[in-house]
Amino acid sequence: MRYQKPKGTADILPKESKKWQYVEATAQQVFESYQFHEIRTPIFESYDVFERSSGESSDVVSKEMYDFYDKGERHIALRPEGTAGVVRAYVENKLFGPEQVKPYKVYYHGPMFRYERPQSGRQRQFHQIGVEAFGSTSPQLDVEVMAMAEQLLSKLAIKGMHLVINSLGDVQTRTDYHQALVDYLTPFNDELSEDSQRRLVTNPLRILDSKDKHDQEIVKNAPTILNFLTPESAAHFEAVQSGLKALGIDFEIDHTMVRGLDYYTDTIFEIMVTSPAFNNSEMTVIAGGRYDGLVKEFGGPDEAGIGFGIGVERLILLLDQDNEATQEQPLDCYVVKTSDAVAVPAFKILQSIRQAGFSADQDYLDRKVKGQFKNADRLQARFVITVGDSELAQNSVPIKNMATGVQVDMPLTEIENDFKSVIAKLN
RNA sequence: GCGGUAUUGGUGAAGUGGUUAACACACCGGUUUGUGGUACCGGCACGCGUGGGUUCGAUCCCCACAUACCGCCCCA
Repeated sequence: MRYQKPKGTADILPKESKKWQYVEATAQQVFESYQFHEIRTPIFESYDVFERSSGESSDVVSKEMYDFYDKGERHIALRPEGTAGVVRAYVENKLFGPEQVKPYKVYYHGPMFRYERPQSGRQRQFHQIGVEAFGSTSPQLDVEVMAMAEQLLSKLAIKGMHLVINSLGDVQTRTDYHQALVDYLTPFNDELSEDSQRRLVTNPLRILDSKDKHDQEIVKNAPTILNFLTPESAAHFEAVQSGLKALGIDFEIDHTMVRGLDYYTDTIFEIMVTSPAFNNSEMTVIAGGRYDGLVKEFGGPDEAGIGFGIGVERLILLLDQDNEATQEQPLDCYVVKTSDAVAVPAFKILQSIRQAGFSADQDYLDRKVKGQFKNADRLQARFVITVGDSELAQNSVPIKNMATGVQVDMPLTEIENDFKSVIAKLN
């Protein structure tokens, strides 16, 4: 085994690729119906773009960035997430300008990179489908984005999903809450797990979803961020909730839900799914939220933003295996050649069928007739045309319905000019 | 960055410090003449992740590295 793919990457082979196409096409369809349009931004950006958006202290920046210096000594990073690049593009292209309709709504899909140790369902190159909407602080927009996420999953026939929301409030909220949380937890310092003792200094919010049982006990009585929301943030969160209710979208509030990135404000949400594909444990498939300071952070106006990202690998694990849309398509017609002498006329027949819009194929390995039929069978060909000298002399070839075994002779002109009606006769 | 387990042909896998690395599936070919899905026959690892070492001799023992899976950290 001389060459192998880089650690943490995967080859998506044709069979699997069908599922990807299905997911991407469905997402496109749903998003477009909400007037979100596709944007394509570079897969790599200046390192600073991500450092700026994620916060210097975040792990994403400090150890997970897939970065390098190019031949021009530029510090480059493969994008670890989609939002930063889109925000950069939004500002750089001045999409905040008055000639644009607000909110400015876009979606994207593609590979993201994280330099980390691969493990259960995590790779160094993974894929996200994401959406972003700029230029409105309306809680209705929060509702729309969440509704759209749910609609996509429903359309993909994903079962067992539920929406979880929380609010991180504005800057004031976070400052106040951060202090309150540290004040509450510090007396328990000795009782906290080793990890959480460290988090108390680096990122106290993370202690809220510690896996340690005793930590969870302590956290149970910790102050909730929802009590620290400023009046504006509280009103926003209220409006989001009533908006969701009005649309009949079920949700639950988890005030311990946090984010690894620094840029989130106010509403954050996740859609979690319980599925046998994840050992019946809960897995987040979609995560998103507001980031009202980010556009300004990138040198644009003080404009709001909201978006979400979908982990495509995870999503694909949830797809119904029997879904027709992801099955391999059977071949319409296979052309069998009885000898090399008929190769040219047979190829012409083949091409005419393809040009009529049907899928068709032939043998390229000089297989015998029997072998060709075997291949036709493997390709699940619906019809097989056998081309031989004698048939050509009569301007007519046998076409066989593989399912019924019935074979009839058809005039060559009819096959080449009206394949559709030919197969209609055989069904 | 840390820890555990694993690595034999296209696939699933058995196997032993020492002649020809089992079996199955798949695939290819054949069972006389140009027609599939069954049956029968035959073929298919000069090689056991890579590189070192121990040994008279290693796929099987030791070390390092790579990769995969699982867990920690962290998580978009």
